[in-house]
Amino acid sequence: MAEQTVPEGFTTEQLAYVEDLAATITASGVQRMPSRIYAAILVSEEGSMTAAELAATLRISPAAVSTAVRWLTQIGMVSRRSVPGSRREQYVVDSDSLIRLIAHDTRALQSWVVGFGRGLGVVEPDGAAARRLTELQEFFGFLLEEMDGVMERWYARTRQQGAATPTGQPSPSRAARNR
Amino acid sequence: MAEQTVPEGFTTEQLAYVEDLAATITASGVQRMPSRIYAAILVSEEGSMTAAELAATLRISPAAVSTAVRWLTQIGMVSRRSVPGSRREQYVVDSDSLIRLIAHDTRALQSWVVGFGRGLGVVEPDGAAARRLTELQEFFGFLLEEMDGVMERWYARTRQQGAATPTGQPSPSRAARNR
DNA sequence: CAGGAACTTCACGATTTTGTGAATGTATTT
DNA sequence: AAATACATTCACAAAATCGTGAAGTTCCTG
Repeated sequence: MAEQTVPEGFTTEQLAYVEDLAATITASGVQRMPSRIYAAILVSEEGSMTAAELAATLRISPAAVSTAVRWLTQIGMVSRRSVPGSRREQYVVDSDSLIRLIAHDTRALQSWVVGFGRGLGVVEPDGAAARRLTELQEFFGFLLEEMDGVMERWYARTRQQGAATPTGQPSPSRAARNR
Repeated sequence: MAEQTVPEGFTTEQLAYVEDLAATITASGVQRMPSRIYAAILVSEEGSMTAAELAATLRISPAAVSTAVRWLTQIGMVSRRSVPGSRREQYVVDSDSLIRLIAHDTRALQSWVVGFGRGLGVVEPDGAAARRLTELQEFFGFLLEEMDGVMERWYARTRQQGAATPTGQPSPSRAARNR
C-alpha cells in the first residue's frame, strides 16, 4: 500500500480530497475550475503551485488554468509570485486571503442595501411594500456594520492563540498585494 | 402622465425595478426566475401573488412559475398560503423570511467547516497545509458562533425601533462593539 | 359525479456557459 | 539578437442550463 502519487506529489487520497473540497466551494457559487485550483493550492504543502503543476495535477489545459487564475487573483483568493530564476510564476494561497476577502467583501452587502433603497422610490410611500423594503435595507446595512466587530474579535482571538501555540512558523499575516 | 399599468397593477416603473432588483439577487447566486419572482412579490403592495399573477406580470409560463416557486419555498424565501374560496394558492414574501434564512442558514458555513476538517486527515500532520486548513476551519466555525450574537443584536434593535419609530425610519446606528 | 380550473411534471429546443487547441505575445537565456 | 519557455487570448465545439408547450393530476364547482 505504497502511497500512490501523481506528477506533482499529490497522493490519490489528496487528489480526491481536492475534488471534494472543490465541490464544497463550487456549491457556494464559485465556478468549477477556480474552485479546483484554489483547493489544490490550499492543500499543497507549500501553499503555492505553478501553472504547469496545476495543469498536470488537475488534468486541465493551460488555458483553463490561466482563465481561472485570472479570476482568482482579481477577487483576491490567490496571489501571484514571480519565481526569481525562472519565467514561471507561482500562484499562492494563504489562509488569510480568503478570510480577508470575506471580511472586507462589503460589495455584496452594499449592493443589497442600494438595491432595496432604490425600491423605496417606486412603491407607495408608507405602504406595506415600503415597510418590507426598508426592513430589508436596514438589515443588510446592519450586517455590514456588524462585520467590523466580528472581524475585530477574530483577530483578537488569533493574536491570543498565536502567542499560546508557537508553531515555529513566521506569522502569515503578510500577504502579497496582487497585480 | 397617467401611470402606465400592466395586468396586475404594477406600474412600468415598478416593473423595471423588479427586474433591477432581480438582477441584484441573481448576482448573488440565485437563478433568474426565482429572483424575478421573489422581487415581484416583495414589491407587490400585498406581499403576495398568485401563480397566474406572476405569470402575467413577468410574462413567463406557468411551468416556470411552478418550478421557481418550488425552489423558493424549499429554501424558505417564499411561503405558500391557500386562498379559502379558491383553488388558487398565494405565494407570500415577508421581510422576515429572508432575514431568518440568512440568520439560520448555518448549512453553508457548516459545510465549509466540515470540508476543511476532512482535509486534516489527508495532509501531512503539523505541516503548513494542515495549519492553513485548521485556520480556515476555525474561522468559519467562529463566524458560525458569531452569527447568534449578531442576530440577537438585530432583534434587540428592531424591538427598540419598533417602539420608537413605527414607520421604520432609518436611524443613525452604530456597530455593536461589546461581546 | 361530470366538467373544468389550477398547478405540476416531462421532454424537447434554444440559449448560455465552459474548457480546449491553436495562435500570439513576452520575457529570459544563451 | 535569436531561440526558447511560459503564459495568455481567441474561436469553436461540447456540455450543461433554462424556459416552454403539452400532457397529466388533483381538487373545486355546478
